[in-house]
Amino acid sequence: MDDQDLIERAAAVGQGSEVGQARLGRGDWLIAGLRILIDEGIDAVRITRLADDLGVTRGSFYWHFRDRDDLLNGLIEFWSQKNTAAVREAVAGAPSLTDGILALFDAWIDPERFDPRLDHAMRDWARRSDRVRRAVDDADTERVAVIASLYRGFGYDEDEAFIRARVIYFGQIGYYALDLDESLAARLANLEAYYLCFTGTPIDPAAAAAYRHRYLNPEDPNSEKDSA
Amino acid sequence: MDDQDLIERAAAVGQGSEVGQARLGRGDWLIAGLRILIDEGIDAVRITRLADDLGVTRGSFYWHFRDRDDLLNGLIEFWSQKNTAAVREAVAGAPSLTDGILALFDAWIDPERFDPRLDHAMRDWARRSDRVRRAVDDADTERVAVIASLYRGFGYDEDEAFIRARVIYFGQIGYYALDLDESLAARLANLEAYYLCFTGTPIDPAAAAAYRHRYLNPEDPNSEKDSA
DNA sequence: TGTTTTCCATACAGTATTGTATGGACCTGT
DNA sequence: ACAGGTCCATACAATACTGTATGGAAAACA
Repeated sequence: MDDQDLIERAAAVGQGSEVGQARLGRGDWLIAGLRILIDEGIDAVRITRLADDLGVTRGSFYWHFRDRDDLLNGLIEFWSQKNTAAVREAVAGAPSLTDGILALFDAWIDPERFDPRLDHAMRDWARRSDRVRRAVDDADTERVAVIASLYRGFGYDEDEAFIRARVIYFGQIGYYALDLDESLAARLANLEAYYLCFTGTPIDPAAAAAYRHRYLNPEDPNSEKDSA
Repeated sequence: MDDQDLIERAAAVGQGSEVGQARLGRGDWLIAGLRILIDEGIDAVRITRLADDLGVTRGSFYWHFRDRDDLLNGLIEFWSQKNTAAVREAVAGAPSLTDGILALFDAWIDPERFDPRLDHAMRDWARRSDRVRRAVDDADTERVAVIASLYRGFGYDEDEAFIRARVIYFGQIGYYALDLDESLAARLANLEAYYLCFTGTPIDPAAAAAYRHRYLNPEDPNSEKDSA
C-alpha cells in the first residue's frame, strides 16, 4: 500500500490540527479517519464528518477515494503495520528475560509505538467485519507467539511459555480494555508485583530501580521520553 | 427499574425468535436491543431496525418508550445488574482460595452468568458516553475489589492481593476482548498453568481433576451444564 | 355488551448521509 | 500565456432514520 508513506509522514507531525491546510492528500483523510475511529469507533467514520473536520466538502473525498470502503481499507492497512511491529521489535534479541519483559512494558507504555485505543477500536470493528476479524486474529496469534518465544528462550518449557505469554498479553489487552486513567507513576508503582506474577520469580532489585529511574528522570538522554 | 422483571423473564426464554408474537411489551424491545447491542454495537441499535426484527412498525416503539434514549437507559440498567453480580456471587463465601478461583472460572465460563460479549459492547459504548463510562468504571472497581478480598482472605498481603486480582481480572477481560473461538476442552487444558500463574502456587491435583470431571461429564447432576 | 385501555399501523415532516455529475479555481510545465 | 492536470465546491437524486399525530384493532373490564 502506498498510503503508508503518507500516513507515517502525517503521523510524525503528531496530533496537530489539520484545519486550514491549503490542499489535502489521501493521507490527510486517512489521518482524520484514524482519529475518529480511535475516539468514536468505526461507525462514526462518516465522509460528511471528516469533511467538516478537515474544513472541505465531500467533493475532495471522492477525488482521493473511490468510496467509503476505500478509506476503510486504508485504516486496516495502517493498523496492521503499526501495532504489531511494536511488540515484535520489543522482544527481538533481548539479552535476558528481564530485559525482554521490561522492553515489552516499554513498548506498551509508549503511545508512539503501541496505540491501545486504536487497538481497541480495531478489535471492536472486528466483531462486525470478517476482513477485520482476520487481520486482528492474525495480529494476536503473532504477538502471543513472539512473547512465548521470549519465555522459551530463557528456560520455560513450551506449555508454560505459551500460557505465560497469554497471561501477560491478555492482561495488557484487558488493562487497555478497561480504559483506566492511571498516571505513569501509578503504573510503575507495582512493577515488582506484576513481574513476579508474570514470570514466577522476583525481579532483580537493581533492574527494577534502573527501569524506574529511566522513566522518572526524563532529562536522561537514554530516556524514553525523547521520542515523544 | 421495573424493566428488570420483564427482561429476566424474557432472558430465561433464551435466544428464541421474537417474531410473530401477538403483542409486545417493553421487555421485548429491550431484549431485541440487547441482541443488536451485543452483535453489532450500540450504533446499530436503531428503532427502525428493531421494529423490523420484531415484525412490527415503529408505532409500537413509541408507545412503550419515550424515545431512543429511554431504551438505551434500559440496556445500561440490565447490564449493571447482571454481569457484576456473577463475579460477586462467585467468590462470596469461598471455603478456600482454590474454591474461590475455580468458582470464578465457573462464572466466566457460564454465559448465563457472565456474558462477555455484552461486557465488551458496554465497554466500547463507554468510550462515547459519559454515563456508560461511569457505570463501567464502577463495575470494574467493584469486581477487582471483590477478587482482591478473596486473595487477602487466604494469606496474601494487601498489595499482592490487589495486583493478583488485577492480573486475573485483566487477563479474563483481555481473553474475551480477543474474542477467541476456543472449545471448553481447550480452555480446561491449561488449568494448572493458569492457576500457577495467577496464584503463585500449584493447584492441588485432586482439585484440578475434580474440576475437570465436573465439566467433562455433563451427565453428572452437579454439572454446570444443567443450567444451560 | 358496551366502554375503556392497550397496542400498533399509517401518514407526515425533518435531518443525516451516500454517491454522481459537473464546473471552477489553482498550480505546473512549456 | 496557455494547456493540462490537480483539487475542491455545488447541485442533484436517493436512502435511512427520527419523532409526532392520528386512527383503528384487539383485549380487558364492567
